[in-house]
Amino acid sequence: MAKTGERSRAAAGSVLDGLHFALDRSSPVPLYYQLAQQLEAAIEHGALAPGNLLGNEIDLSTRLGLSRPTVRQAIQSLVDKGLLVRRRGVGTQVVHSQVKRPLELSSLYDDLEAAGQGPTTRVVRNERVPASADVAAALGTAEGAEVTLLERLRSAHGQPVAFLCNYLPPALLDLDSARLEATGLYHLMRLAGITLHSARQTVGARAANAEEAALLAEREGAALLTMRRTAYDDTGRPVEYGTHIYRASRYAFDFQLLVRS
Amino acid sequence: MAKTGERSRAAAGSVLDGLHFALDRSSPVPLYYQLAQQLEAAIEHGALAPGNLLGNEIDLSTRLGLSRPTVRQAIQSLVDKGLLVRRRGVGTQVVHSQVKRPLELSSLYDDLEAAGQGPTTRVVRNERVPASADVAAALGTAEGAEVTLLERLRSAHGQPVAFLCNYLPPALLDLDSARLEATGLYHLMRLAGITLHSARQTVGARAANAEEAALLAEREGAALLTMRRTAYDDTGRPVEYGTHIYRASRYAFDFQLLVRS
DNA sequence: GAGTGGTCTAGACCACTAC
DNA sequence: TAGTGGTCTAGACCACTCA
Repeated sequence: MAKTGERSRAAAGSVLDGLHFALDRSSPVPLYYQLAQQLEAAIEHGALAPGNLLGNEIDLSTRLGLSRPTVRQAIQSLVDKGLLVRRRGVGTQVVHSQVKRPLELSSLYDDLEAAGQGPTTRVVRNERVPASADVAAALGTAEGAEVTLLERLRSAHGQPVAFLCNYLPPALLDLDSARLEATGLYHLMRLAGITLHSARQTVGARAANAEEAALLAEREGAALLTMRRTAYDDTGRPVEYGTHIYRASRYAFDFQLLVRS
Repeated sequence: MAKTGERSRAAAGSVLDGLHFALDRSSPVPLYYQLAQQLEAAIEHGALAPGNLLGNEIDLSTRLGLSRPTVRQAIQSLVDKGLLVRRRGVGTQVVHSQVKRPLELSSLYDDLEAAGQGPTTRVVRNERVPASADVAAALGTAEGAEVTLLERLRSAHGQPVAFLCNYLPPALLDLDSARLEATGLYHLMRLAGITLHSARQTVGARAANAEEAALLAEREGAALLTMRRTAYDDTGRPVEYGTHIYRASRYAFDFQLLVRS
C-alpha cells in the first residue's frame, strides 16, 4: 500500500508528528524511561494538549526505532501516573484535567518547603525509651524494647504549625538533632538507604487540650488535625510510627488519589 | 548440565514448588491476570508467607508453560499492589507487612458499610442550582451554569456522622433521592457507566458553628473534620465536587499510601 | 562466577470501537 | 471493514548481588 491517503482516521490525531524525541541508546537511562520523560515534558509544556490523541503505538514505535513493547512501557508508565488514557479501538489521549502531582507519602517538611514557607524545626526530645504497647505493636517489636522517641515542633513563618511525635525501631538510624532541624525525617531516612514503600495513615480531628494549645499557640479547645501513621520500607518492615497534631487554622492535607483499576 | 544439583542457591526459596496454578487458556481472563490472582490468593491464604522467595521468573514461566514477559506482567501487578518486592540479583519475595487493602478513593458509604456500621442516608436537598464561582471552577463549567446540588446527612447506628454537600455537572446523571438513600453516590455513578479515575482532596479541621453543630448533634465549637474533593473520570473531566464535614468524634480517614517509585 | 531481575526486540493474534 | 489497544510468545543481552 502506498503511503498516500493511508491516514484516513489517524489524521485527526498524531500531534506527535511535529515533536522530536531524542533517544540516547548509549545512556544508562532505559529507553522507555527516556521516552516517558519526554512525553511527560511535552504534556506539561503544553505541546500535547488535553484530549490530543497520541497516534497508534505501531507507527510511533517504527518512527522512533523502538519495539512496540518498549513504547507501550513508556505509555503505560504515564497511564499509571494518570497523565494518559488508553481506549481500545480509539487510541491514547492526554487526560483532560489539570492534574499535577500524584499522591506522595506526604512529608510535612517537604509540603511546607514546596509551598515556599521556609519551615523550621525545633527538636524537643530525641532519646531512647522503652516501647509502650501501641508503639511496640506498630513497630513489630517487643513491648519494653528500646526505641527512639523523637518530638519536634515545626514552624513556618515563625508560627508553630505542627507537633510531631515519632518512634523509630532501635538501631535503624542515628538521628542527629542538628540535621533533624535542617531537614525532614524522611529525607534523612532516604539518605540512610531506607526506601520508603507504603504507609498506613489515620487522619482525624479533635479539640486541643491545654498543653497542646500552649505548644501550638492556639487557645484551648481549638480544632486540631491529627494524623497517626506507620510507615514501611520496601520489604514491608515498619520503620516509623508517628502521632502528629497540626494547627487546623494553618495546615490541611492536600493530596491526589488515583483509583486502582 | 544435568538437573541434579543445579539448585545451589535456589534451594532457599521456591516455595512455589508445592503450589498448583490452574491456568485456563480458553478463558477470556488474561493469563497474567489469572496468575496474579492465584498468587495473591496464595499470599493472602498464607501459602506464600512474608519473606518467601518466589523463585526465578524463567523457571516459573517454563513450569507454567508461559512466556517470561507474561509471568513478569503478573508479578509486576502484585509489585504495584505492594504485595511483592523485586530485588535485582536476589529475587522476588513476599512483602513483610500485614498490608491489607491499598488506597481507594474513599466513599464514606463504603467505609461505613465495610465497618459493618449499617449507614443510613437522608437526602436534604437534591436540586438544580446555578454554579457559584468556586463550584464552576472545580467542575470546569461557566459560572451561573446549572449544576446539581446534593445535600445528604449520613448516619450510623442512628447517630449522625457526616454532612455531605456535592455538586455534579449538568446532565451527567439523574439522581433519584430514593436510590441515593439506599447506597452511595459513587456506586450510582459507577452504575451509570462513569469510571472514576482520580481525585484531588483537601482534608482539614475546624470548629463547628451553631448550624453545623445542630445538624450533627454536636455542641458548638466541637472539632469537625472537613474534606473538599474534586473527582475526575477516566478522561480527566471533573464529575463531582464536594465539601464534606464529619464529626471528628465519630469518624476518621483511614487509608494506605504506596510510595511511587 | 553464577543467578537474579531489568530491558529490549520482532513478530503474532485477538477484542473492541468507530465508520 | 479498518484501526486501535490488549495480550502473548521466544528469544536476547545487560546490570546487579552474592558467594
